[in-house]
Amino acid sequence: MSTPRTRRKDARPDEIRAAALALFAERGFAATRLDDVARRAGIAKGTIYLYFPTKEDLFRALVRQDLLPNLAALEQAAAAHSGPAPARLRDLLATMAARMDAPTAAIPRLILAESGNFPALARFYAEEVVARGLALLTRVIAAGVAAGEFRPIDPAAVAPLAVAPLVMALLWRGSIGRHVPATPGPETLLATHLDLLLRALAP
Amino acid sequence: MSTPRTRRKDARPDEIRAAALALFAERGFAATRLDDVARRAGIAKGTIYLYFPTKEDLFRALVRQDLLPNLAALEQAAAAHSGPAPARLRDLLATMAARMDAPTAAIPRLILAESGNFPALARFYAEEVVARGLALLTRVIAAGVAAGEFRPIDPAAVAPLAVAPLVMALLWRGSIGRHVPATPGPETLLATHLDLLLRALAP
Amino acid sequence: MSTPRTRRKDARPDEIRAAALALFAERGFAATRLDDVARRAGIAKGTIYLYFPTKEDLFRALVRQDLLPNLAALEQAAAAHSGPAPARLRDLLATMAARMDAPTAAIPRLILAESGNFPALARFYAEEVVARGLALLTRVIAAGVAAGEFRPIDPAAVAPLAVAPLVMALLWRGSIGRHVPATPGPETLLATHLDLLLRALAP
Amino acid sequence: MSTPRTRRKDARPDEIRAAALALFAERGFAATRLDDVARRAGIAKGTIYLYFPTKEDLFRALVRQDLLPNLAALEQAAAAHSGPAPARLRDLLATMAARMDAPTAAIPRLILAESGNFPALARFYAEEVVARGLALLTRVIAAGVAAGEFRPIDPAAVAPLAVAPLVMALLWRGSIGRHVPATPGPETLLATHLDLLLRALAP
DNA sequence: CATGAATGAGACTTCATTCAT
DNA sequence: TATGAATGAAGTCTCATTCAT
Repeated sequence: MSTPRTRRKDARPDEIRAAALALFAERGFAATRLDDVARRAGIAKGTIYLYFPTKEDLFRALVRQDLLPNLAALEQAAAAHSGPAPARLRDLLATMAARMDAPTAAIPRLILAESGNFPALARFYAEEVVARGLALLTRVIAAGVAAGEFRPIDPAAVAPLAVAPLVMALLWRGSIGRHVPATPGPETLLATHLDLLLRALAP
Repeated sequence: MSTPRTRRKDARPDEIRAAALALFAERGFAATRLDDVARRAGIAKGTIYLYFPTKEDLFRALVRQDLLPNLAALEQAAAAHSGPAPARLRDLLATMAARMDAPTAAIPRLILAESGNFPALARFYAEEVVARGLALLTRVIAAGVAAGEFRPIDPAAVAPLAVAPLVMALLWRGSIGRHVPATPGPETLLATHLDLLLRALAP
Repeated sequence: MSTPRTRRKDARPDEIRAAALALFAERGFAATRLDDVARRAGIAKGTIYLYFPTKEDLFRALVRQDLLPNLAALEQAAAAHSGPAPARLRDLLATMAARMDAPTAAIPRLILAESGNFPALARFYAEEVVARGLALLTRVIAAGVAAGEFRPIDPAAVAPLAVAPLVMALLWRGSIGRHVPATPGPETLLATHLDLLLRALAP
Repeated sequence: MSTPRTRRKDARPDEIRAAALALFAERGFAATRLDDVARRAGIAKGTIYLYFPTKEDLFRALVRQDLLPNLAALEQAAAAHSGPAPARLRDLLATMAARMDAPTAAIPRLILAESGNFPALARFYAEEVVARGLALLTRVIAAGVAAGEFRPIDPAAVAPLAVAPLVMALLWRGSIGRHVPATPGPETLLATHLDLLLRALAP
């Protein structure tokens, strides 16, 4: 009654996933009631079961469907870039940082929290998201090393260090950071990080 | 009737907290049943309630009592050190990394997961643990800057970057890392991190 | 799956209250399990919570909703009556006595028993039921005094004395009386009571 | 530790019964925890079990031991009296009314409340207390009838009517009356009651 | 005798899931 | 498809009762 009547049936699952994600992000998986998900999605509770057989399946669908597009976009952006490696690295991290307030930013934290109860999901995330993301970074760094723009160093060892501050900021903002006043903000963090990182990698 | 009634009266709360921490770490707060906590602690379910009025209180007690000693130890170790700043920084991070497998290492992840449901705990952690930890690092870096061992740079901006990889490794090992085979291990990570960081800070 | 899901949706709360009243009357509030209430109402335990947030709320709803209609009926009957005061008094008490076996007759006893735990309910009963009931009687007696049918006497002082035997019989029948064989029965009691009362009030 | 050290061991059960009675009177049987009884009696919880095998047994002991002395005293007082029947009746009811604030005054209400769960106690009370009390009154009234001081009437039918207002006041004071402001007080009630009753019985 | 820590059955309450409409 | 009333398994918490000291 509240949502527009021009609701395409196909949008239902998306709306449900979006509602679930918002609530999972706020309270966690277990503390979120399907009743609340339904209310937020503007539908009846039973309707959820027309699209997702189980609360756990809803969570799984959410992770699998809402996460990969993000990464794919990132990969395409990186592939399209053909400048010098330092600039590419800078752009890549900046793009990541820019996504920090998207709803999907809550997913990594949810996986951290629930990996004990969803091992398959943990593996999926490790292989399909983390590994691919690191590979992406690794390629850029390796290219820089090959081009002599970075000093000789193991690119695979550097990649996780390059994202670590972003990951930390991401997790913080969605959790503890919501309950403490200030917090510097990720731009400052990113600027300092790039300053240090590029200097550390300089030949 | 089968197990002895009185064992180590004073140790009870500690045993309960330890059992709860282990299970919370594995499954999360909500998915852990007090029945299981009791069984793991070798006591009856009702006994928990002699020491903790509520499951939530047990969680709170756990966080507050098991976390600060760690940090205090770190602070003392840092205070006792009086070498050159780079060495002190190296030691500090190494000490942190060495604690990564302690049971209490799961607490930060639990707080990330439950901060939405325990805002006071989130604030406590931010102020009593994170702020103090960052202050510790900031002091060491500032000392290095003052002594000309590090180039002029805002120490407070560098501190979070210095711990980020350790935090990330900590979270990873307790969650996703438990479900994927290899993962390099924190020694390599730390070595590369220190290599980069100290080079980035060199005058 | 065995019993029909939807029966008489609107009747549900009434059925639940009726079942609860019967069991509370038999065993008291605390000794009655919601499981039993559900079984007696022919529903599942959880269904109760669709209509009453708490066991205590069920009790409160029961008292408040099932008691006032009784009194209202009494007040209307009294208002409709326009004969001489002695006859009106006789009718009023007879009508009260006739309700002694209704399920709601257990409510006063429950309130006596639980007033310590439900002070608000005690006040509600005192003000909305007892005070109104006594006012009703007082009006009838006062009318008799004014008409010279009764001797001059404080009507408000007589009213409680006029109901006391009925109240006593009511409480007795629902409690101790269920466990001892004979007991005269309220008709005899009422007859003697009216004989004494009307003689005592005669001018 | 708080009670005087000159505590005779024999007083223990009495103290326990007194503590239990006070709490049962306030909250009812079920809502009273033995922990609280112990605390009020100034002893440890386990100690109760040295004297009473069960919470129910404590309740039973309480009723049986604390009630009969009251009645016995009443019977002796009545037997000692040898004046005219109206005066004896007046004294008898006045004596009853005077006991209305004794701790044991709560017992009848408890029996009303719990008779469903303690049928044997209900029978005990009916036979040993109510029946004897009514017999006492009946004898006095019968004597009055025989002496021509009262008009010819069935004494057994009058007896319950003679106590009803006292019983009602007793129950009220211990329950609802605790939660509403004024309430006239039993002296007025008794005065009016005796006025009516003696006039109704006059030859 | 007395204690009070410990027990564990049992009650209330929640909520994922089902199903008649 | 969609609904939402109904279900019942499962979890938290209470408290009468026990027993080693």
